[in-house]
Amino acid sequence: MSADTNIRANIRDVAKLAGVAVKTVSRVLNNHPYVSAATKAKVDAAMAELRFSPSIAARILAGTKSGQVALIYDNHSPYYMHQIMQGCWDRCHEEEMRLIAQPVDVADPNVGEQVRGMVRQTHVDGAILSSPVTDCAPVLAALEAMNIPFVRISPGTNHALTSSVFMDDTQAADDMTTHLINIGHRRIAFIKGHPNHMASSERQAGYERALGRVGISVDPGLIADGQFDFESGVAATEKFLSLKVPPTAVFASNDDMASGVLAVAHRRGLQVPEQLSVAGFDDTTLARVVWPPLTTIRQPVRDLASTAADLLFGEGGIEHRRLPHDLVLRESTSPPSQKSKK
Amino acid sequence: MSADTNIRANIRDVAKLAGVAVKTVSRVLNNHPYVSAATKAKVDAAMAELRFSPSIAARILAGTKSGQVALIYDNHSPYYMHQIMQGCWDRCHEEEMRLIAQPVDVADPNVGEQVRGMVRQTHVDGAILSSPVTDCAPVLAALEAMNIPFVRISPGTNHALTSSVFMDDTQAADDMTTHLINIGHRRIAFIKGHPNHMASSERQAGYERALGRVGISVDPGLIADGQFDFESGVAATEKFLSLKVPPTAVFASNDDMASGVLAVAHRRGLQVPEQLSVAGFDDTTLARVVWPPLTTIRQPVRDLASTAADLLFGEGGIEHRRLPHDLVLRESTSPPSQKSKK
DNA sequence: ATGCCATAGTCGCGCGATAGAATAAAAGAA
DNA sequence: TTCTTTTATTCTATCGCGCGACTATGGCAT
Repeated sequence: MSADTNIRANIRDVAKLAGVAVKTVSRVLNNHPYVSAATKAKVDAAMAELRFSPSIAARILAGTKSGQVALIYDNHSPYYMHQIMQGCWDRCHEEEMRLIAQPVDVADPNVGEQVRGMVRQTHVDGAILSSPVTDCAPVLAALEAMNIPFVRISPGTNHALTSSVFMDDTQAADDMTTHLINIGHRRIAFIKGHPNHMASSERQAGYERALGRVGISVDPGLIADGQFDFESGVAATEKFLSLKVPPTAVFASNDDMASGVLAVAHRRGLQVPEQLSVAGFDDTTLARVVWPPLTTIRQPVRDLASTAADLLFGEGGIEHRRLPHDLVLRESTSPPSQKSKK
Repeated sequence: MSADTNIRANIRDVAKLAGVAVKTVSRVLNNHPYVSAATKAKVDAAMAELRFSPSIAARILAGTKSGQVALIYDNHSPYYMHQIMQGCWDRCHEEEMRLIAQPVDVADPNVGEQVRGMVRQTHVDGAILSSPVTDCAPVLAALEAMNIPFVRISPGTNHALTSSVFMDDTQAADDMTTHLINIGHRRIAFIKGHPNHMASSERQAGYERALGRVGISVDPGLIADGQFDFESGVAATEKFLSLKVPPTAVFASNDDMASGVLAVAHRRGLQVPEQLSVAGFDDTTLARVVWPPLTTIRQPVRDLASTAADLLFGEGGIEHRRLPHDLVLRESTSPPSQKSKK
């Protein structure tokens, strides 16, 4: 790989062609006051003719901002991340900011240093953190030490001095569980999310709260660990269906795991939802492409992301914004059949 | 958003702390010869102590290369892109190159200018193009005009003066079709891919070639348009199943569309694979999470991507590397039932 | 002694922009 | 007319680093 240095117009070329001073071009570029419309038009025309794009590198070095923001994530659900990225892109594009997507490993003891290095190298002037990076202490410490503003998407904790965007995971899980109870289920199993994600425990809390409200005691045998992936959904379901009295409904903490539940049900010849109701969480594309389509919680992922970018760009101070969720009823849930009811 | 300029160590601080000349630190940073191990160790220690990371911006401006490469894509299959990105990241990380993911819209008449601007701004010294950007003339022209080396992943055409990585789509589709024929199918429907992707026509060619070899004439009624998404799979299947003599198997050009086929089959109460065999293409995660798991063509997506990065970094000249595919047999295909056979 | 060469230092330009200071002309307000 | 505001210019320093050119050691083989 060998990049050629070639004819690239710089700000001086633009100034010469437009017949103005370099400083004036700089003013146009940075929307400074005291530039007449006529002059701005001349400069814009010259920039267009020369196909000029200011070098980010030079701006960073000379100025104080880079026009770049980082999206730091460690999430292995492609559908989810796809929506997060799109939301961020949309807003960044509007603001003419460049988005640098930065995957990390929150379990790596060096995450902090890696993020620090990334920021030092790229000079990003802000960051958006997606769960579970939102609760990764080394990363938070690094960003704070460098005084980089950042916004967190679906953080688990609130104590940081930064803005955040989130939904009420506890309430959403409560809603779903309540729905299952309302249509007649009593033995409702729950598959936990990845322990790194704080949302996991909130969803579990919502599940337990809903059960408690109607006096159903929480049965530890109906709760299984999960990692937010298909395989853990499969494993949990195998466990549930081997019980002497299996559940009539399984509520998985995300759609990927719910798909795993469906797979096991199909393999065992269980009719969904007649013999087993299945509920997911997130409403990613996946929820609509599996069979039957999943009853799930619609999480406004893309909005969460674009709102996060919004808060980052906004001048406002610290803000914590909650976005609404929806209970989406599809075909994977129904009242339990009489036979399986007690 | 207001980024603080704060105490960031620069190369001079490192030099002072290590007790060497700035030039020496620069030599260490750039792996220049004539630096003794002892000196390098001192410098490394100083860099670690100051948590120094060289500013990419300054390097770009001063030097001739940026250490950044762009991944330009316009693909709406999250699973596919997820793998592409991972493959690119892996290799870039090894080479200590920064990857800039750049989504574009190949249908936008301004793509060329957008890509040009991106390159001008970021000074990337190479690019990786993912289909269908690989065959987007304005983008290719822009990169060539700027003399930016690039590698194409799964391009449809060969005439460029650049390296590429791909698999034999025609042969793979032929393999799948032949498999379906071998297990007894005669009426095999085909769902085309997105017209922007050149692979779409190759897969169709493979399908037709396999049919032709055994003397089955191509029935236009058994071929439907598709866009590589779930919905177009649904639409195509509705059409096929409304025929007087419906097909016994449907071969979709990718897994997303195959999932759409499954959904329609389930809704109509058709047993898969007993009453309808379904085949996909790509072997994304999706193929394993739907029910029944899809028989599909395993495309080494991640390898394609990392190989592309390899070729970009490599000194070698133009190279066209073909990676092998596999026919993956799962549970969505079987011989046609006697009833539905002629 | 002589020369070679690996190692390290000194000096200074330049990459492409930002930004402050000083200046000044034109337009509008008092 | 005079004063102020708007608009634009020239000049220069600066950001962090790479790199070419040159010099200066000191160890080792000849």
